[in-house]
Amino acid sequence: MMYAQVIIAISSRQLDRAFDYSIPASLAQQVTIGSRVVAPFGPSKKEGFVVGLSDTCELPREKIKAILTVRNGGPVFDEERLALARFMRERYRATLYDCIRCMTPRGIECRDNLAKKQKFASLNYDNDLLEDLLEEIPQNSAQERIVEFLREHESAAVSDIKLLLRVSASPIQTLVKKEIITVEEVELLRDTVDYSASEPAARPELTLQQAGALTSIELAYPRTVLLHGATGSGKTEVYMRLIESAVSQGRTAIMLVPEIALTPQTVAVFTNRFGPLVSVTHSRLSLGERYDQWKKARDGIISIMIGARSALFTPFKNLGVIIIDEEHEKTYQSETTPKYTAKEVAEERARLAGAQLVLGSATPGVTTYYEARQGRLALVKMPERVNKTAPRIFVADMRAELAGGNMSVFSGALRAALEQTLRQGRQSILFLNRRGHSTFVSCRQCGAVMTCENCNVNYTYHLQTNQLMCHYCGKKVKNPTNCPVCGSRHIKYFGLGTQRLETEFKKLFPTAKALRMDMDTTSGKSSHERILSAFRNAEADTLIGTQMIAKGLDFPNVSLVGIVAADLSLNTGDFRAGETTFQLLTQVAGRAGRAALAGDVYIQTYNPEHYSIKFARQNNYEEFYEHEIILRRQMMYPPFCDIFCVLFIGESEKNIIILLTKLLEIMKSYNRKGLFEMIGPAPAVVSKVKNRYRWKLIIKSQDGEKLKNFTHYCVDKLKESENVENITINLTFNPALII
DNA sequence: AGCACGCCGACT
DNA sequence: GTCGGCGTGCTC
Repeated sequence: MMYAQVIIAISSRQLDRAFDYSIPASLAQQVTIGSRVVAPFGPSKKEGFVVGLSDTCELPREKIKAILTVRNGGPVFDEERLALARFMRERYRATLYDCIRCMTPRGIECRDNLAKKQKFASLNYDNDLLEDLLEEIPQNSAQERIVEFLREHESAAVSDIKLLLRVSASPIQTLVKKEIITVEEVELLRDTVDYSASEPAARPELTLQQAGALTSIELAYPRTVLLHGATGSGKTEVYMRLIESAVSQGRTAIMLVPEIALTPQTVAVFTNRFGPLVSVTHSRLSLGERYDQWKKARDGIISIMIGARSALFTPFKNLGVIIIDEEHEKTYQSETTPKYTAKEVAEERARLAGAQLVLGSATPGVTTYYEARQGRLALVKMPERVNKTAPRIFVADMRAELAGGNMSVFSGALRAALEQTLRQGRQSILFLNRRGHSTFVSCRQCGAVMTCENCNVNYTYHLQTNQLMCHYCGKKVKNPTNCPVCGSRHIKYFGLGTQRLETEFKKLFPTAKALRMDMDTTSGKSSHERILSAFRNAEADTLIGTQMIAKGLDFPNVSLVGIVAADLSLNTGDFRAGETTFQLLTQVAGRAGRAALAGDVYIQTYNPEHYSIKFARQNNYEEFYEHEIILRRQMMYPPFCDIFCVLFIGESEKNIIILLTKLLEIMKSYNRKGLFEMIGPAPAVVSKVKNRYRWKLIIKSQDGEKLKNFTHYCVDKLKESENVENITINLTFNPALII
């Protein structure tokens, strides 16, 4: 008798262990590691995943029940990805089931018909036997045409036959009845890439720098490589050569890109080179489409997967290389359980598979760069741009502009540059980092700011509807004509939004055509892509937008980039604001002068002396890093410590503060050696969402593992002694964004 | 996660 | 005397 160890598909600490089931002889063939099975569990049936097989079982015979059924579709993970799930279970304190769910395509448990079926017809006989058969078919009939068609094509989709031959279902049915043809349902694996549109492109000759980087990367194996390549240095070509080399050895490759960079243009570069070996997954695909890409990978139909974070779990065998492009991006950290970091999981998957891991960025995260400097990562540099024309970067001091009487959002220099660019028939990008700094409405007389009562977030003014909207809960209210506090009529619109920037731009350049790209104009499914392609097709002179235009875009005709208010990202209250600003400015500046055109970049700021702005202007990452790392060391921030954020969310603000204070007391009592530093309790950056208050406690330590143990232990202690049913507890280790 | 078992208060 | 509260413990 064989037994299977099964993880029940319930996310619970108490069920986070395998249960043994006997395997009936009838299912013996189908039950393997990774099988999805249905088994009796307690009083009901539950779904589970097989994580082990054995021919003995320690349990008393009467306790053991038998697996009931095995789900169709084959195993959903192999030993290697099971090991990866086990690694994640330990590292992120999640249940094994939660980690297994990362390995399976979304929705697989609740919907078994993600697969799209298509009916295919084929002849039952070889050509030489057909002579006899044709007697059974009326001459010049639909049946005859169908048989003729199938003689030429062997097998064809029933829907195609109907369409091409203009026949109905009935002659097909008759042929099936006569047993001349067979119709069977075949699983259809949808494409997410238009392979027919790909144009095989010539492999460019590598620059010396690229060739050198490739060699260094190959020599660095098995160490993880940090590829620090300037914007325009040709990192993508290096990635493609790495992938090419893996594929030529019969191996597979995964490339992670930030979700925002998953544009058809990015993908086309890869499909042009690798054709149908490449597939893409992203969050905008339907569940079924994503399932199909997953299946194509598992069954060896494709060898290269490009996608966001979750593409890391692509069921490839024989993985040769994992690439994480723009490694500093915040999106590589999962916000939901298991709260994994793509870099860490990628490192483990690479280790398990014997694959190489390459992290690429023009502006590596300070922590990553520190690890490279310490020697844990191999550092490979590509400082030179391929076309050698770095953009010229100018800084406009907005204080001087104001003192000189310029009240406009455009400095004199940027205005002149815009004029010149328009005159030359070239394109400009105006970039406004608005995150957390929306156009707010305030009273000039008493200073009151219009704020959403439910979320403690100031309302954002929307010009089109003349409404105020809370960008957290979506609540909309009428734009007040009088101040609700003092009744004054002096309401003013403060701050700078993309809408206002667009209005100001149009006032200044009435004949110019501007496109705006932000959260408001990209709500539609493909609006994102539509705006970008319109700009690419020169339907507009100027693109005005937020974060989303900063990354990875490549417009050959853009020769001017304006960063309208660099200060917005400097004042976010996050200890990484300097890093984020440097990264942002560098990325945005990289949008200029991608092709033959030399590009100009204007950075407008009230704080031109700030090191992030100074070194971004000089395009000097090293100097920026040296400055930043000293600050981090002084302030005891990562990479010199790890941070745990404990967030309590509840309807009673008083209650969550009391509970957090109790947690703090517990932590103090267990912190005898002083290994941990507790900060708070303090309100979260967003202190109230949908009428629920959010307060946090920050714990810092130089020992990350001890910090995890300590925090979980203390939170468990609190749960034992206090009623925490009415609050939500959210634990995040090293949060990517300040909470 | 569910569900059963189990030991103490207010009720026909 | 019973009905029912949800605390504790088990599910192969």
